[in-house]
Order: sequence, then structure tokens, then C-alpha cells
Amino acid sequence: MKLFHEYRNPSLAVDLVVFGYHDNTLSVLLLNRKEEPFKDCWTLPGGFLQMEETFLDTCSRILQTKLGMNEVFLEQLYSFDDPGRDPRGRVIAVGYYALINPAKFKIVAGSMANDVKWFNVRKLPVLGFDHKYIFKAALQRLKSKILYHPVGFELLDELFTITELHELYECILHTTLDRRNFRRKILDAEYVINTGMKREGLKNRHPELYRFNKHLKKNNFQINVPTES
Amino acid sequence: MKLFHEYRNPSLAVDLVVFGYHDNTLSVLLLNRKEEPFKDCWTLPGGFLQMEETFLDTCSRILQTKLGMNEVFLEQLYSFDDPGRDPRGRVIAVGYYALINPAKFKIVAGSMANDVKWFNVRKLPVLGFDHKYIFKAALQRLKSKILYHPVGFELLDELFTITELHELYECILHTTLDRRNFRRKILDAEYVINTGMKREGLKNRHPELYRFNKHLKKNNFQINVPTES
DNA sequence: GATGTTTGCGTCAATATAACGTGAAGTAAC
DNA sequence: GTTACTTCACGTTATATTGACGCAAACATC
Repeated sequence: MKLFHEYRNPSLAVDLVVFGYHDNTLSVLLLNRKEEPFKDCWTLPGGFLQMEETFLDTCSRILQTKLGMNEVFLEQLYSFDDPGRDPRGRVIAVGYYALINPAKFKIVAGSMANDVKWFNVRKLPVLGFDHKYIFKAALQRLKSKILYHPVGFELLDELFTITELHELYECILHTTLDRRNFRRKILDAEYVINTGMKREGLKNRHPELYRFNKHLKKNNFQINVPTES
Repeated sequence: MKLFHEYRNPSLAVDLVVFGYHDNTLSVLLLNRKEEPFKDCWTLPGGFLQMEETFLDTCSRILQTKLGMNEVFLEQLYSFDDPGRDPRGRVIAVGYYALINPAKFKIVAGSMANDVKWFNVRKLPVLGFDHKYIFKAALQRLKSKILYHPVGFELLDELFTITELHELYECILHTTLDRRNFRRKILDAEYVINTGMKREGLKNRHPELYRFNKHLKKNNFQINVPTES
């Protein structure tokens, strides 16, 4: 019996949209390609799926070898199948997005070799392949997800203030949210736990530090975005 | 230069969860396999992606040749990568789900050759491969989607009554929804347009016939499911 | 006409939401 | 210490939405 992988099959790549939040800015990690095609173009980090790997294995390998990261939040996005998406031949891409706290990996804009860089998600350069669309899908997913699920803490330090969480939401959703209503919703939903500690050394009143509530009930909160007009 | 598809690559299959609604029952189309593996087992219809095909091409081919259908609502679900999911070797499956109106294809439970059959989604047999999980993902997606997006009309005739739409929602969500509140939401959202016609020949008061409003504004309604207790 | 059912529209109290006020806590300047 | 300024934490209020029902018109059957 002929094995399936002896037939002609498209190649399978995994492409990663790695989000990081730093200095009140949502950023995405891009790689400057050193080879054709799209040499010297910015692209999402990615790699080919090996026969024995799961998608998450491939993600970890890319994160580890190209970016020096591990143990991050990962979620599958969508699979991209445009036959023309890779000039080298037929390549299917499975998109994943990751949420990381740049502080944990000592990566801040400009500090790394200039072939890997954080870019503000609102100021992206032209991307190679169809990575513009993969990125768009990722940002849209993140924006939807954060309304119902407590993913914010993946991007913040373990201890954070309500104001910091609030700024993160405004930054991701790219809108303004009433500070006081936001606080009430987050607290009513028991999204976070007050540690009793305070953040010291700030100019004004010292805000209380919270941590994420791991025992949060599902579907317990919903953030509403103002209707555009 | 060696082409990518000359490397060893996993095979790529597309598996379909085809939903149909008939006689107040949400059903899914299953195929009885005639070959190993999972001979005589019920499975989702599926097929391998050909080099030049998009996923949707493959979906259409499966729907056309195995089920005699075309022009249906299709949406990508998720890609399944468990290395052990197919005993024949490494096969990645891209799941899609379809919504069809069985009346349009003259397929009703029991009327086809006994290797293709509609099954009530709450009374499924044991499925081959990992199709149980693909199905679960599809049902979950449909349940979430219908709360915010007008997908109901894909499953109904062009003209339908509010009661019929209401029953469809209760069936898919597997819960009860207040008849009068449901009507109000659907009408306030302009989900549907009153045609002025009525469904004749029923035992009691003749209900008005509606059609789907194609110019529906996005994010204009939300159905709430009662909290379980 | 009486009966039983479905349909279509309304009511009302409870809840959730958006918009905004205010005083306390902190730093810095004088 | 006092004043000025900022952020933080907690309220308040008007409005909108929701859930839980009531009820009469429309229809077939008797």
C-alpha cells in the first residue's frame, strides 16, 4: 500500500502573529527575511510543519529558535489556502497568534538584532506573502476575544493596576472606554483579585495592585465597545 | 531548486460537517465508509485536497460528487493535527461546516442510499477518525454564530414564519426562548422583512410570512440564552 | 355560536448600561 | 504647612434593555 505522504501534497507552514504590549502600545513581532522570496521584506515568523510535529510543536520550535521564547499563550486562527500565496509553490499556512509579555523575554523595540523587531500594530510596514491578511485576522480575533475572555493578563505583568488593564483594553480595541464603568465591570465580574499591595513610586495617588483570578467563572463579563458614528 | 512539494509532507484532507434542518430537528449528514480504515463506520464526508484546489474547491467537489449538492453556505472551522488521527499516516484535516436546506436537495432521512444518512445531532452514532471532535467544534460554532449573525435563513425556506425561525433557534440552541421576546428582538433588529403574505392551510391562525433582510446592518442583534442552573 | 389553539402585540418590573460627580490620596512647588 | 494638580476609588442618576407575562384577534373544528 502506498503511503499517503508519498503522494504529491502541498507543504504546510505555520505562521505566527506574536503580540506584545509595552509602553501603552500593542506591537507585533516581525522578521526581516534574509532570503528570496521577499528578501529584505518584513514577514511574520513562520516555519514548515515537520512530519512528526503538531502545530503547537511547530509554534514552539519557531518561538524558541527564532525568538528565544517559550511557554506562551497560543491559539489557532485560521488556515490560509490561496494557491498563489507563496511564489515557491503550493503552501498552506496555518495561522496562530501568541500573546506575550515582552518584559519576560527582555525584548523591547530596537534592542534585538535588526532582523527581528516589534512594530506598532497601527504602523505596520508592507508585509511579504499574504501576511497582511493573517495579521488582520489575528488582530480581529484578539479584539473579539478580549471582550469576553480574560486574555489581558497574558500581556501584563503578574501584578497590575486597574488603570493598566484599562489602558490595555483601550489600546487593543483602539477606542476609549469610560474609566469608571470599566472598573466596575472588571470588579463585579471578579476578573481580578485585590492583593492589598500598592504600586509605589508614582507621582500621584498609589493605585492598588491586582492579580488575575484563575478561578474566574466562564462567560462572566462582557465589555461593550461604543458604537461608531 | 527543489520544489516544496517534493519534500515529505503530511496529506491534507477537508472534512465537512453538513447541517440540515427538517421536521424541527437539526441533523448532520454522515457517510457509511465502504473501506478500511473504519469500514462500516459512520464518518463525516471528506476528501483530500488536490494540488491545485482551494479548500472551498475541495468542499464543492465533495458536496457535488458524494452528496449531489452545490451553492451552499460554507465556513472554515478549525484545522485538526493530531498525528494519530488517521491510522493510514499523517493527515491534517481542515474542518468546514455547511448549512443547507434539505428540501432543496430532495434529501430527507432515509430517502437516500443507505450509505449517506441524516442523523439527529443529539443522537449521533460512534464516529470514525476524530470526527466526533470536528462535529463538536462545528455544533459549538453554529450555536455561537446564530446568536449574533443571521445564519438561520440558510436552513429555512425563502419564506418562513417567525414561529418557524423561533423553533429553529430553540432546536439549535437546545433550550427554550420566550416566544414573544424572541419575536420582538428579531423584528426590532430588522432581521426579517414582512412579505404581507400568510401561510395558508394551517389549523389555527394563519401566520405572516417573512423573508430574510439582505441589507441587515452588522451586529444589530443578539439573542441571549438562559443561564443554566 | 362555542371551543381550543396559535399568533401578534403590549405591559411592567427588574436589571444593565452610559454618562458623569466627588472626595481621598498622593507628589511637587511654594 | 499650604496650595495646586493629578490620579484613584467609589457613587449617583437617567435611560435602555431584558425577562416574564397578559390578552385579544384569527383560524379550524365541532
